[in-house]
Amino acid sequence: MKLTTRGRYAVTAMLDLALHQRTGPVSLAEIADRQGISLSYLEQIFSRLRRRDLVCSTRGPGGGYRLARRAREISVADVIGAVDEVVDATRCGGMENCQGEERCLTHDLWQDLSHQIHDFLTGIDLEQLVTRNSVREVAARQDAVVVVAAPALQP
Amino acid sequence: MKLTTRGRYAVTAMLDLALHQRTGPVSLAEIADRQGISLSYLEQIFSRLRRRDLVCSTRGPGGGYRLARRAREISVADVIGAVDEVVDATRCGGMENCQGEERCLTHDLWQDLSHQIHDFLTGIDLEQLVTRNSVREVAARQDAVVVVAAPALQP
DNA sequence: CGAATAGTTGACTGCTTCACTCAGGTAATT
DNA sequence: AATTACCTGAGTGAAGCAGTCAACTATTCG
Repeated sequence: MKLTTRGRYAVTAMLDLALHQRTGPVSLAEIADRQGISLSYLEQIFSRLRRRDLVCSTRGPGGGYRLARRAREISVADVIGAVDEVVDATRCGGMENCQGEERCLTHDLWQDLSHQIHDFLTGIDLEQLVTRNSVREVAARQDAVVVVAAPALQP
Repeated sequence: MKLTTRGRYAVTAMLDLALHQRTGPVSLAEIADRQGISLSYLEQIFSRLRRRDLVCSTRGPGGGYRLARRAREISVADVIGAVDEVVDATRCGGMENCQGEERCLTHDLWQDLSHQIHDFLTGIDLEQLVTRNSVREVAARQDAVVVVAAPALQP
């Protein structure tokens, strides 16, 4: 089915970006901290997001990532598609060679399911997610933790 | 995401059963032949289908499997659930411990997706599949091959 | 300038799980 | 008794995921 931790991480990270980019570029280290994702793994993921022009980056101190388009114009399907290959439920990947050279008995069923999933994920963009209550709550909790942790750097 | 070849095979085999059980129990060897699935693998799959009371069996010569309920009363979700564990898109499997002990930022999104998929698969039963044109066509092709192959046994 | 920050890339690895096989059963029919 | 067919568990190769490591390059700031 191809919906992996990598895909979920990517969406989570993009959402974090959408939530925090107002104050300038967001570094991967911040995202890694807030979302509990390995920094190295995030780098790998953002490399793919960048290739698909979903994010753009600035290097050096104070640098980081930014969404390449408005949150409204990035769907969840875009993000997952960038890091996980196509979300597809058929075995043949849309080809019709599931049984020998022909379609298998259930080819159409899996194709319908694929469309169902794709439509659902295409219909949700980052902006919609940002305004969700469930997201706002979790985001507030995460930001609170950061505020508490920051002063600890200067004992 | 948990939608594997095993799940697809299971649905295909159950559909084959629904299509052919009118003339008595269907042996796994027949299904294996018609659908191009390994016999040993089918045995493993049907062991699970049996535990969930989706099929019943008769042993000995002329034996085989039969649907335990009417085709109308078996959904695709039932079949996949029997062999592939739950179809679930969240990482935590419905628990809310995706980030430490708390929900992660995108928990609700994956839960919604899970429901979407589950509803779709629950809404389709074997009877509906049997009457689909795309299924009838493939089934006709497969049965034709068997008819041609049979006389070859007596040269 | 040079030191620190932060992105960029590629190679590498442990581990899980899937897909499938094999061997050795038991039960029912002819 | 021989055959058919279900039944079960152990075992295995390959693939791919999740994540690490190391060695870059580019940019900013003091």
